[in-house]
Amino acid sequence: MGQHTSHRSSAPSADPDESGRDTARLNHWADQAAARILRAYPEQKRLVVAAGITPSGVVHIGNFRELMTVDLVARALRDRGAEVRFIFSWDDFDVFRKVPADVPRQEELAGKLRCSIADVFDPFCDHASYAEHYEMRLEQEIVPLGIQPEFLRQAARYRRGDYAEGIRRALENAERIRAVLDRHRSTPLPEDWLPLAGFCDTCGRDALDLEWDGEWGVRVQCQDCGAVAPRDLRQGGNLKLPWRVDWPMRWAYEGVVFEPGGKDHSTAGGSYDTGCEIAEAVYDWRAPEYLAYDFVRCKGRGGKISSSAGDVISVADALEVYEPEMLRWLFASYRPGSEFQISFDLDVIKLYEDFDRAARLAREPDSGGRADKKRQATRRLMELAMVEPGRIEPGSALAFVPGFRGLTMILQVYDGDLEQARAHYERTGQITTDVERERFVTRASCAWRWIERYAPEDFRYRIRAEPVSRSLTPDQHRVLERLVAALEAHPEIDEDALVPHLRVMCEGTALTPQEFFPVAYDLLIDRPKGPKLSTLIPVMGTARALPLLRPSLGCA
RNA sequence: GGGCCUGUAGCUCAGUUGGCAGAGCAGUGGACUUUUAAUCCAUCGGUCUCGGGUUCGAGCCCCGACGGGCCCA
Repeated sequence: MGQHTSHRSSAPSADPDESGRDTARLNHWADQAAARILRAYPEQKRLVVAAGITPSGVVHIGNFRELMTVDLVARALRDRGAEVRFIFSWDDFDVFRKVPADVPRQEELAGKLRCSIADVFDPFCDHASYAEHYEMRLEQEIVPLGIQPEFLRQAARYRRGDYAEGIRRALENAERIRAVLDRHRSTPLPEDWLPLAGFCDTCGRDALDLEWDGEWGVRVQCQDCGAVAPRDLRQGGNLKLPWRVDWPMRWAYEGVVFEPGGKDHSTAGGSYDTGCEIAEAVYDWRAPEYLAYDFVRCKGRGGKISSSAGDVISVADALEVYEPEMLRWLFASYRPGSEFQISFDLDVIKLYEDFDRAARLAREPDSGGRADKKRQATRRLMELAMVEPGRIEPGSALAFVPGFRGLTMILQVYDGDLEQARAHYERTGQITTDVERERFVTRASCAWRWIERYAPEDFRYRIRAEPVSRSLTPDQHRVLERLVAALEAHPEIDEDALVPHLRVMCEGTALTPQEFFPVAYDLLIDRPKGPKLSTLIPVMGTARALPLLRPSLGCA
């Protein structure tokens, strides 16, 4: 359940969508996909939606779009009252084709090429296999995002014999499948082609000669090591279907009604296309509703220009800078079919500002005017962005969270100390509740990491370690003198008390405060601009500020 | 060679079944008179890539061209 008072259970309680009254607010692309699915399967009680990824390396933010797309559609289906099972397939019975550039033990790994990634050792030594390493990593990374699929490991399922029927059915229909595939190939498959693949029981590699006895038996001979083994499909083991047959077989096995796919699968004659035909011709199953999604690109992570493989952005990388809700919001904002960039540069600030504005807009009551459409769209988008499924009530209060830009300034005043920074906002009376305290920590962590790793140089500042002495104009000297005097008279001065001093300190001179501030910033932080002096000085303390301000008075 | 996606304000993008082209940022102007890189308000900005077609009516549908991204081969 949501912690925010404004969040409620997502069940559309009194008014299920048959009446059509409540569905008007379901205006997001995920809602449209959900409506399409419900139209296609009006009789189905429980809807199975599926995602799948091959863990052949770090699951990057582009792969993550698969997962996020299904999560959003699953939520949209539930919001229409559907019962949904969200399965996530780890396609870890795939071949280890390439050693990524950024993993240790390169040579040893190269020796395991052509084996199943479920059988390759974990070069990081903390999991049972290469595949599992990356699987566990992602499974943990998505916890903060509220994505909770049922994870299925395909290697284990094949080996257990779960798909024996499915494999046999494919073998019995080998001719038909070959015809489907050949229609989309330029070089036809050989006449004795079998829809069967696997790995050698002895050496683990995938180059096999296979003979099927027409029932459950398969004779396996390894082209590499020569090992020969008789197999019974019912007992599972190292046999599987090739991808283009595997996919539709599993649609039928699980009863999948929706699954998205990346561009590579979505092209005409691609695996979704042939999968549709095979599902119907062989497995008597209507192919699931589909949504193609485009790539996610990355912006603003320069400097780390290593080899292509070492430069991937993981979900965890994104979560270092983006709050979970913001990451959901980003992926929900863009239509799946369009490519977008995930940014780590100055765009981050703008995105946080956009997000905060959207959060406010979503809670505004409708006015009956033209802006309602925008408000309703924003409201629905923000609902889908929430980590806990919930509903946003117009007019409900929004928990305070500091703006990202200002926060980066405050955090630097406190050298990244979150506790002290939070105490600052508590003193000003902006943070009052536990929810706000929690939100603060989430955002402040992101802001501080952004400052440390990604912020451009002129965004950062540091309080001078050594004082400098500047020659000042007579007016500048007088103003500085007054400022120093005020600070000396009130060593424990706070923000509210300092403001009046700053306002009057220029009286009787030709300077305005705006003209004087650069002098103070120069002395304190070696920059022409900075966070409000009224904040900066009390926070750094007069004991630290005065030694930096005084020397310039001495040499006037 | 075949195919998929995409093209809307300077930038990032919305735009539901065809029905008066929209937001945010940036820009400009203003207010707050606490003050920077804080907050708020107003305003400017368009041949919807181009050419045809269907329609009372096209950003949206159809055909073609061009630009960009990608896949299969």
